[in-house]
Amino acid sequence: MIIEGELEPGKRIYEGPLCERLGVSRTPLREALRYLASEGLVELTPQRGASVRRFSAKDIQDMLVLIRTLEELAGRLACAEASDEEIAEVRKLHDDMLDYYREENRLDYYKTNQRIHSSIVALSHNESLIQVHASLQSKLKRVRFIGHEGREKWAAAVAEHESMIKALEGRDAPALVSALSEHLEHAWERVRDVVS
Amino acid sequence: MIIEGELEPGKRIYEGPLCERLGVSRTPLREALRYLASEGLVELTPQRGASVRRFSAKDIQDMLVLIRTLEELAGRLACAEASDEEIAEVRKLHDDMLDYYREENRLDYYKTNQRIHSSIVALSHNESLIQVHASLQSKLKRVRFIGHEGREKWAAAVAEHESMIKALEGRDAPALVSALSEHLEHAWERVRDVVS
DNA sequence: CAAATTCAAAATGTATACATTATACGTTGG
DNA sequence: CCAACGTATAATGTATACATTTTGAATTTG
Repeated sequence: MIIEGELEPGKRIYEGPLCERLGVSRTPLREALRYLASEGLVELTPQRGASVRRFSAKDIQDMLVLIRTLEELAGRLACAEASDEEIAEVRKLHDDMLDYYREENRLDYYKTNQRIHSSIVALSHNESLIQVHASLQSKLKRVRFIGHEGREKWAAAVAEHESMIKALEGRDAPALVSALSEHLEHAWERVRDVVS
Repeated sequence: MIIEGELEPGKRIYEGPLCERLGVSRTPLREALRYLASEGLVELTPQRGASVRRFSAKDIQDMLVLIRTLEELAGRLACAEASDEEIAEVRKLHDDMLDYYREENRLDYYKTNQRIHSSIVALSHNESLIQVHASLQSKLKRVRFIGHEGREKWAAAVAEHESMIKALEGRDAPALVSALSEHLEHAWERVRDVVS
């Protein structure tokens, strides 16, 4: 509900009404809110309960800087650690994504895009890295959900993905790192206008 | 209790006894367990409750690889973003740490050491980075708590810290990055024997 | 005697009830 | 008329009670 914008940033989350809507009691809802709080999606204030975390433009830029560094690390590790089968699976995701691109199916394109990034990180075989990346990506989902790009920027993003996959298949770590880095640099440019 | 080893890794955490020991009811305890689970200190299994997360040697190495990358990023950002006052405070912490080193006060040395690393990360002014780093460091606390180093390795660690501070004061990002990197490389060597 | 089964004790998952604290509105005094 | 106070309402924080599931051991059976 937070990611899809049903709960607005900054707004308070009243337990009573939400319980009624979800059909559960307050106990499991509160446990879930605690979880989301540690993930950074909601903010807890003592004696005041939960509210949807509001991200400033700087917050988002900081997250993108961090996720960029994380994916660079993941790229290096992936080139060293990943099996050929795993890389082939990423390639398959990439090909699926290309289909969605040609069909101009933005939603599935977007979802597959996310999965590709997650998959590359998974190839690092570094569990901590995978989890931290997933947590950050979930926070950014809400933003990227909004940030739709124009046709030419979209084409550029696809091209960047193409070089990422090529570099991965060739296990060319420096090339993969720079492709990922460039891609996430552009990601910031794409969302910058939306959030500021 | 987890960090200090009172609760052993792999062991199950029974809510009833722990409630009695802490003097709270199950509700707030369960909320706390959810929180710790998302931090990665506790593992939750459906219909089976919580158990202390067990870290393998690879888990720890992965965390150190990640924290190393995070601190490298933090170092670069710190050189660019930190104010002179902030840097002076880190220097002060460093001097305190040197005192503890000379007194061979390992506990305070260790605590100050952690604070220095956290402080350098804080100088990045990147809130996400700060949080992720803190979360990782709390997981590693338990390990480092055990990993006591010999006298010569200790001296080496202090020397590494000295170059870190010097590089930071000179805002020499490459030097700071390599100092941090080297320091955390050695950190792995120090704990490697303990965990395997 | 071993394996399966059943049943009781205890653990987790959920709901509800109670206590405490914040909030908002109406009242009163200056 | 405005400000400050007090009270009522409603929110969060905590404890307890209930339901379901797991677990372990004793018992039964092949």
